[in-house]
Amino acid sequence: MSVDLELAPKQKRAAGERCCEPVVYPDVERQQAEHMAVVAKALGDPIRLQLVDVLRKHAGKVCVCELVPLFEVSQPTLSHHLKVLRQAGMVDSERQGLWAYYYVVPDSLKELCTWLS
Amino acid sequence: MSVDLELAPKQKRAAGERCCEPVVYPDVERQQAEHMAVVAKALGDPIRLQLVDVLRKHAGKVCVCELVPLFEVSQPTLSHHLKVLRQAGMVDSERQGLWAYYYVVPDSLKELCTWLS
DNA sequence: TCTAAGCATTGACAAGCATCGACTCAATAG
DNA sequence: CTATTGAGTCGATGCTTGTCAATGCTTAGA
Repeated sequence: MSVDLELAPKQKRAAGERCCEPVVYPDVERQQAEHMAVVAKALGDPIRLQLVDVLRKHAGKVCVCELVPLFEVSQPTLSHHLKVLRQAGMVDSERQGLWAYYYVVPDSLKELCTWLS
Repeated sequence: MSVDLELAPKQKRAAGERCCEPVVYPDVERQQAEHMAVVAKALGDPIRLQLVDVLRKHAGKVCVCELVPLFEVSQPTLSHHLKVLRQAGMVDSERQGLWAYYYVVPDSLKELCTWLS
C-alpha cells in the first residue's frame, strides 16, 4: 500500500557539487497514489464528507430530497457533489420510482484507510 | 467521530405535499467534518500524498533537495505543496544549516483514519 | 566580503472547481 | 393526457489551485 519512493542516500557535499541525484520513479506505485488521491480529493469537501458519513449510517435508505435540507446548498449543487462521489467510485445510487437512494460502495474507502494506518 | 446528522423519517407523501422537512444542522459535528475535509483535501493531490508517504518512512531524514527529483515538478512547486501540508497541520519542518528536514506530525492523520474505519 | 547552494516567496497565468438558476427528463397521481 | 414532483444536466460566474519563472533570504564556504 505504501508508495515506496527510493531516496538517494543523504550526503553533505562539498561546495560546487549538487547534493541530490535523480531517482527512478516507480510507475506502479504512482498509480496507487493517484487513486488514493482521487478518493481523498472527493472527501476534501465538508459537504461530501458529511454525505458519505450520512450514507454510511443510512445505507440505501436516504433519498436525495432528504439530504438537501441537511446542507445549505441548492439541490443541483448537492446533485453535483453526489456525482463527484459517484465518479470517485465511493457511492452509487438506485432509483425507485421518483426517488434515488444512495449508498456507499463497500470497501471503496478501504485502500485509503489502510494506507493511513 | 461520526457526523450524526438527523434525518427526517422517510414517508411517501400524497401529491401536492413535500416529502422532506428541514432538519436541524448540528454545528459541532460540522467543525469536525470541516477539519477532516482539510486533511483529506491536502491528501487530494498525488504529489502531496506521496510526500506524506515518503516522510512517514523517512521522518526527519529527508531534505527538500532530495524530494525534488522524486517528482516531475519544480522546486518552488514542491515547496508550495509542502506549505499546503504544513498549513493542514500534517507535516512540519526543522532547519539544520542549509537544509530543511520535514516530518509528519504525529497523529495528524488519526482523526481521518478513525472516521474512515 | 563575496559567492554559491538550499529553500521560501511572489507574481502571473491557465486550469479546475463550487455554486446557482434555468432547463430537461422520468415517474406518478388525477 | 396533463400537471406535479424528484432528480440530473447545462451554462455562466466567481473563486481556488497547480505550476513555473523570477526573486529574495539564509547559511556555509572560499
